[in-house]
Amino acid sequence: MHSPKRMLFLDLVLSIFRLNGLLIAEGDDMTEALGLTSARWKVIGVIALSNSGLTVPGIARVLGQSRQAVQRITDVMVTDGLLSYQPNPKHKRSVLVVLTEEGKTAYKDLRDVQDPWAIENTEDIPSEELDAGLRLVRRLIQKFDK
Amino acid sequence: MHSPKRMLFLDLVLSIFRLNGLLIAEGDDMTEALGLTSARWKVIGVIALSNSGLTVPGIARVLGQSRQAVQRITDVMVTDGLLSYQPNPKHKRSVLVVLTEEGKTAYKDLRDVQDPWAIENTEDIPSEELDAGLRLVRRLIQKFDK
DNA sequence: TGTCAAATGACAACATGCTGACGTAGATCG
DNA sequence: CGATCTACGTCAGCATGTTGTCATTTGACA
Repeated sequence: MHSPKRMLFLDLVLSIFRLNGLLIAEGDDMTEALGLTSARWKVIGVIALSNSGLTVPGIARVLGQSRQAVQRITDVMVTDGLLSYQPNPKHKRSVLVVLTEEGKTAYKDLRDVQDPWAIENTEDIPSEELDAGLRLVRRLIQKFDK
Repeated sequence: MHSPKRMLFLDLVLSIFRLNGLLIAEGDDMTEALGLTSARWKVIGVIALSNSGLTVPGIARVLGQSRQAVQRITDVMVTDGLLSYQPNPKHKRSVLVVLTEEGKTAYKDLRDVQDPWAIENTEDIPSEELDAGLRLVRRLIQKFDK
């Protein structure tokens, strides 16, 4: 029997897949002119929100990704001059990832395109709905994030 | 200035990314014993819901993916015996993708694990919340799917 | 303090998505 | 009917994620 709730949930899951793909495409388009991609501004965003820098596995934990995936991105971004590795007083091998001046500029530019985008795409959606949606998503995240 | 709504929306976007990753991991774990992956049961599900078979670009349109990505998956699944290509009366080159007997069995097995999973993960969430969440996600999809 | 499990970096293999390019089949319209 | 535009299959290259393995460093605990 197809319980309505089951169908509802599977529908939601497939829609999340779909929205995820669209958001990545949006993010890539939006930041193309800045030389960023969605994978990169995720990393920049996480670092910018931390005060004293994060290690690569630390970024991975925040993003819920493997440390290897993050390592690859940060390596390229260091080569590109957006990030730099700094000695970590608390760990001999695991260095801290920090934004360079160029990286900070990129973060500022990112915000300059991201903010209007966010505002534009939510102007016809009440805050309460967004909030309820976020709460549901977080609830599901918690359920699956063991 | 960080408007609350803007922060809310960006938070929602990042949470969607996170949930997407977790759902793929869940889907892969759940169907591992069936020899499926999330990419494969997406395709199987779409074909199973169509009556007379779909073309590769048709599947891609339903899933919102590139036809090349779907083609690669279906090619492997034909090799594995889950799908087969059938002549398309309406098109000389673009064949129809249909489930083999093995593919139909896989779909049944898929449902057998997916249904309890869906029920288990929504038992403490009211249908109204799921429905509201789905409507929000769909609204965003429509916004970005030009 | 010595030992051992967990965390980390590094490298490799693989899955899944994208775009671009090319040639051909289909559909549309003068 | 013929020209042209679109859709499709195919191949290639690339980005981003995963897992697995191995050696080394950390850190915790007997």
